[in-house]
Amino acid sequence: MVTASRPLRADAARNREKLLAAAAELFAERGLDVPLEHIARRAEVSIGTLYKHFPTRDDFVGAIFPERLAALDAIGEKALADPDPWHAFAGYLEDLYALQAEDRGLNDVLARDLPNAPEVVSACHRGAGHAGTLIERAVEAGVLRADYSIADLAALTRAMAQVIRDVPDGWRRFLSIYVEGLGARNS
Amino acid sequence: MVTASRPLRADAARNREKLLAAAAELFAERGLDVPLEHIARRAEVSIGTLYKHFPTRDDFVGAIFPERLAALDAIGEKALADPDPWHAFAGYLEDLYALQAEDRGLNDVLARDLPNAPEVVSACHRGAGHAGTLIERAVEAGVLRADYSIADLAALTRAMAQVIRDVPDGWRRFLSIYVEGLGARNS
DNA sequence: ACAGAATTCGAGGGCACCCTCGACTTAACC
DNA sequence: GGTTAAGTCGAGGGTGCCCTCGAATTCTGT
Repeated sequence: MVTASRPLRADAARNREKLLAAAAELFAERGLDVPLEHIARRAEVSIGTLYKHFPTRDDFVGAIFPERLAALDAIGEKALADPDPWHAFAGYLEDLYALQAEDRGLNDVLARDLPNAPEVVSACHRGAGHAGTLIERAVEAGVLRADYSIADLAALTRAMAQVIRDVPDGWRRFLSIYVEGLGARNS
Repeated sequence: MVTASRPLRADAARNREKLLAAAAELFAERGLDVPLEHIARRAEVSIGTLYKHFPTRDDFVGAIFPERLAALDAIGEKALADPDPWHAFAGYLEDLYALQAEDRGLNDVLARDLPNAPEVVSACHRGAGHAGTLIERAVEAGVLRADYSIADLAALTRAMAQVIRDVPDGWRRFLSIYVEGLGARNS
């Protein structure tokens, strides 16, 4: 049901783009909670116009993040292509959080009780699928603790979101401890 | 410089107590950000009265949390009394986060860039002192990874705060993974 | 009981954000 | 160029929270 209504008028299309660009910038810089008024201001467009194009914050989210979430698919597939189950899984974590650390908005999207934009929800499910497979593989290979589950990864993701917010450069360190554990190195 | 000014008038003292009780409840239930108006309402006192007694949110924090933070000292000392350096450290973590999980407000206090109440700050420093000693001991005994530092524990604490907020019952699981690492059990 | 000081009250001003709506402007098509 | 639907604008109303201040009340000591 893609209502392909009239094409947008030229000025309207232009404004739409300006809004999208402004929103993308501000989401990335400041997170998902930037006031819509700021977006309008940065786009040099009135608040009324903003609401005309994107009646809801989620409309912005739905318009902006699918593209970013493609990157998530990409790292999922990259990892699935890796024949070493442990390396695949560990690499996936690195890539995932690197992605999150780059974009405050994405960090919010992945941490939060999901935004309502359906495109985003399905992308997250796809991501969870990849991750689930990576976990299974690693468990079966006997290199990942047998009780590890996707729920653990969800918890980790939210925890990482917090770490990234607090200490944008400290997440690798935190992650490596999580992966290796606290015990003195015995390898 | 304890200005021991006039003792409070009877009704004033009563209101002060009601405010404190209300604030303690609401902080614990809803976290540090409850609207001050809610506190006033629950205390059955007007907003003006609230401001008379506690001009600042930090005045509440400073009045309420030192008591709770005593528990922090307690678990620190309990752990220091444990002769097994690993058991002491691991037990400290358990106790610490159990404490945090019980009280949303405390969770906020420990996670947040410190509230400004000086009493609270010093209690945190004391806590950090205990923790530092526990870490050193465990490292020297060769049971804790040699590069572990108080900064790592601070990061963990914020991460745990997030986990506790998201899944109040999931924190033990998350912590045990952090402690043991992801590798298949090889013990 | 009464004066006077201490305390209480809550309306109200400020701010930041949300969202709407009718008057105005402009692109698009003839 | 003129018509008109589409788009833009921004003042303004709503909400929730912060904080203040003068009038009204209530304790306390004599």
